[in-house]
Amino acid sequence: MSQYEAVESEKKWQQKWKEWEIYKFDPCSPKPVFSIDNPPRYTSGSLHLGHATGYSLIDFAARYKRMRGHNVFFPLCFDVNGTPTEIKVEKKHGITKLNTPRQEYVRLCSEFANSFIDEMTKQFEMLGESMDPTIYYQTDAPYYRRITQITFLRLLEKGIVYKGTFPVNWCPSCTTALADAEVEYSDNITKLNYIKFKIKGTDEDVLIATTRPELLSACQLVAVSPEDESKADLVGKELITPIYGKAIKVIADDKVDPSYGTGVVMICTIGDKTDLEWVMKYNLPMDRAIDEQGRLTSLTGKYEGMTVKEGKQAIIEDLKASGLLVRQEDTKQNVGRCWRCHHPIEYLQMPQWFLKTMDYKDQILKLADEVEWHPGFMKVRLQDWVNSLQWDWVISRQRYFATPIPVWECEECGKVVPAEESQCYVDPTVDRPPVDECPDCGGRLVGCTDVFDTWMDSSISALYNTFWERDDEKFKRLYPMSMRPQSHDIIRTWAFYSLLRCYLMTGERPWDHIMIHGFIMAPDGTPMHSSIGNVIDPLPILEEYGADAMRYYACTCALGEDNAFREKDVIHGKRLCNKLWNIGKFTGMVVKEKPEMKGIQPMDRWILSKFSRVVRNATAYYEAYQFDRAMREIEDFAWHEYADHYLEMVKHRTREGDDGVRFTLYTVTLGIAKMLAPLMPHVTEDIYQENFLNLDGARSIHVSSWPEEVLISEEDEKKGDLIKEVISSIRAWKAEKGFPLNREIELIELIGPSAMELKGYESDIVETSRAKSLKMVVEADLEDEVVALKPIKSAIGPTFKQKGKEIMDLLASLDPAQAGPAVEKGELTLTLGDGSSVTLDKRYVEVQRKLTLEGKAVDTLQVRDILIAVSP
RNA sequence: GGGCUCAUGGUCUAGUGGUUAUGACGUCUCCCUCACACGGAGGAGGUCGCCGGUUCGAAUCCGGCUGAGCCCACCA
Repeated sequence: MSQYEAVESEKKWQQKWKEWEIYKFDPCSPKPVFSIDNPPRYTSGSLHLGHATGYSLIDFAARYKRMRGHNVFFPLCFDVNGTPTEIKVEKKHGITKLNTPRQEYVRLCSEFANSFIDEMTKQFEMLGESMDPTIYYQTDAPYYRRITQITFLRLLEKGIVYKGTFPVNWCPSCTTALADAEVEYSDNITKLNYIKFKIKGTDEDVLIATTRPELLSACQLVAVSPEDESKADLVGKELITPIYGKAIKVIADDKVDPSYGTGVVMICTIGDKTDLEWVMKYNLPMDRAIDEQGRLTSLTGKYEGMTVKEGKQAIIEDLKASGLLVRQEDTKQNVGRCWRCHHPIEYLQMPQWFLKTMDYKDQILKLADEVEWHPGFMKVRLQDWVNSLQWDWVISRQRYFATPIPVWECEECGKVVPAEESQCYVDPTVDRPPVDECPDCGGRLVGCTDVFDTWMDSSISALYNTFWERDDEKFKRLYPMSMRPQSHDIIRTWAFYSLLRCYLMTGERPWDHIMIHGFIMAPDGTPMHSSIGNVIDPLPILEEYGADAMRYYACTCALGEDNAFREKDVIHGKRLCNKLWNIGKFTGMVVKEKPEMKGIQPMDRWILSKFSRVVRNATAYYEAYQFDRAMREIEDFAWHEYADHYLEMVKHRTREGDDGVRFTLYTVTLGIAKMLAPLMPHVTEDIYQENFLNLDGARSIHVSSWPEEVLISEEDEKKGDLIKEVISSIRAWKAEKGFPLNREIELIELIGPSAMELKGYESDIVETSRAKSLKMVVEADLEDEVVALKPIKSAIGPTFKQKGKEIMDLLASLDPAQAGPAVEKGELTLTLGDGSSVTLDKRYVEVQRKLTLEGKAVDTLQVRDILIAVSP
């Protein structure tokens, strides 16, 4: 068998890992803890490629830290609350929250969401994710919701959460309040309607442009710009609204753009965010033209009961018929929409629960500075969001499938009676209040029917993970967590709310590091959306190429950047697996017992030094969460230095009892496998188990020790590189001549002073290039000629600065045959335009030679300053 | 409108001041050499988006422009 069978092997090791429980977090271990505030995966069905990539990136960090001797906390977890599930369940069963009893509705949602958990867990396993099921949690479980409720009760006691009646974002389709973070915007073309308003007490008209004529009945005020002289006489007058005949005052306000529409704005309760500002500023009455379900109210008269869309159409028809609609034109509009159902949002004033955010902006920014961001530029996103906040966070939702708000309210006086902490988890729509009646007025207590925004749950994952309120000792040891991984789209939600909530409960940051990964795009670079139908399912990829190949793709994605899916990289990953596996096999054939470091030869020192450098660099990349760089560093070395050159050069040594080559093969192959183990856990485990198990001693490569530097020697690397280049040039020469690479050649002669430095490497050159004999000489018996002088810019520039260009121009004009020997003796003196002179030697100029001789059939090759004569 | 990221051979990509710009895929030639043909050796293929500036020297630093993606704001 000469092929690595990925799919088969992966299944085998996944099964073993499960048996061995190698991912288990040990709360009693003295080892340092590395804890990951893993994103609880939303139970919306199977994973798509973006999730697979994201979780792989997290797993890289987890596995790396485990091998560095950390006690890794990496929980398997799921997020089960919320609207997305509700929407899917409503579609599936054809229900709404209005026509289904609450408990039944919740049961259906819970059943639906939980039905995915087993399958999703299996998918994580197939990807090789090293999440620990012994510290499992899901956000809808009583043990988790209990913590959410307790944090709320504490904040309520401190006055940080409060109930208030303010206009909020409202989704008429989901019939619930939404936080600003849950509103997304999309471009839209709509009609701008020019409508005649009568000026009260005259026959004159004023034209007002509006996109929302259906709100005419809730028109409270008309505004013009104070800059606009042509409208100045209107200020202070009253206008009469069409259809409703209501008298409306005209005022001047800075916010009005005199050039848009007619420069006259009608302010309604409430059309958009600017209306909202005006409502606050002028303290306008909160007449409602639209109800919770997005239908027009009785305020609109005969339009009552119509949807916003129908009402708009009807009122436009009526205005047209009575000649009040002068004209319509298209206008671009950015409509706020519900993040999940995409229905346009309205602003409605409703009693809601709020959590104070405006008071804590500075603290959040300070906390954000304490956390180390990977990559650093992502911190700006959070800062921008915090600075742009204008309202407190609406935390109540008029939905069912989420954590209930643990309060009861008095029917008579409205007094709020919170649950006792000991009662939590509690559902006030089912459970009894802590007291039988209102302590103030004796009225009946009614359970709160609102639930929390689901970010109330997920924003305390760091508290839940660290046993906050469950085990003080563990909490002290585990908080703050080491790292929060997440994608950039939820910086303004998950990252922000987590910082806020954890700060409010502990006064400290929730984590030391935050790692932000980008999005995976479709192959053409457009975002994946189920509505476009370009979502990529990772399962067929896993089945065809294996998880390690898929993970190889994942680690070519630099942190924080969006990446189009490149199947080619997956295929390449599969090839790399095969290459590594064969390197392992080759090593296993040679190395049968654990070798000691002895009998090391020059080329061994060369590769060991390069290897040690790779250990150093790759480790630094891992520490900085730069997995793409770590992979490149290790792969380049493993494939194109170690396999292509070192292994080829030492094959002739493996037959004899050569200690040096055994030690080197053992050290480097094992080291490569270990360094790649976090990224490609299956194939590296296979290599380990097959070739190193009894030699290295750990049960699994994933709990083995990280490789160490053996030696670093610039001298050995330089010489080895030179040998490599000599051998390569001979190979290239064979290829050019059309010879097979294993063809024997008569003679290789290395000519030049530098050639003498290669003493000790003769056998490597001879064996690898199949030469019958090899000579090294300082001066050739043959005639040679200098053919070119090459300025070494990196030496000339820093030394001669602005004279550099002139020197290089002069060099180019010289006759190489004459100037070459002068350079070699260090006697080439040039006179510059300003009368000064400079002397150049080999540090500044490379002398290129060519053999010219008659008679003998010899080809010449040049490697740096060594001339190679080859006799076929 | 603001912010962030990006622009490099046909495609994807590395590269934050210094010899001839990296690698992969594809393509062409050669080689089944006893770890690997999912391999190896070699070749062809690039005005490093455009315009200025700084510098002895710019793919790299600065400014402007063009285009793409993401985030945010937003006009009734």
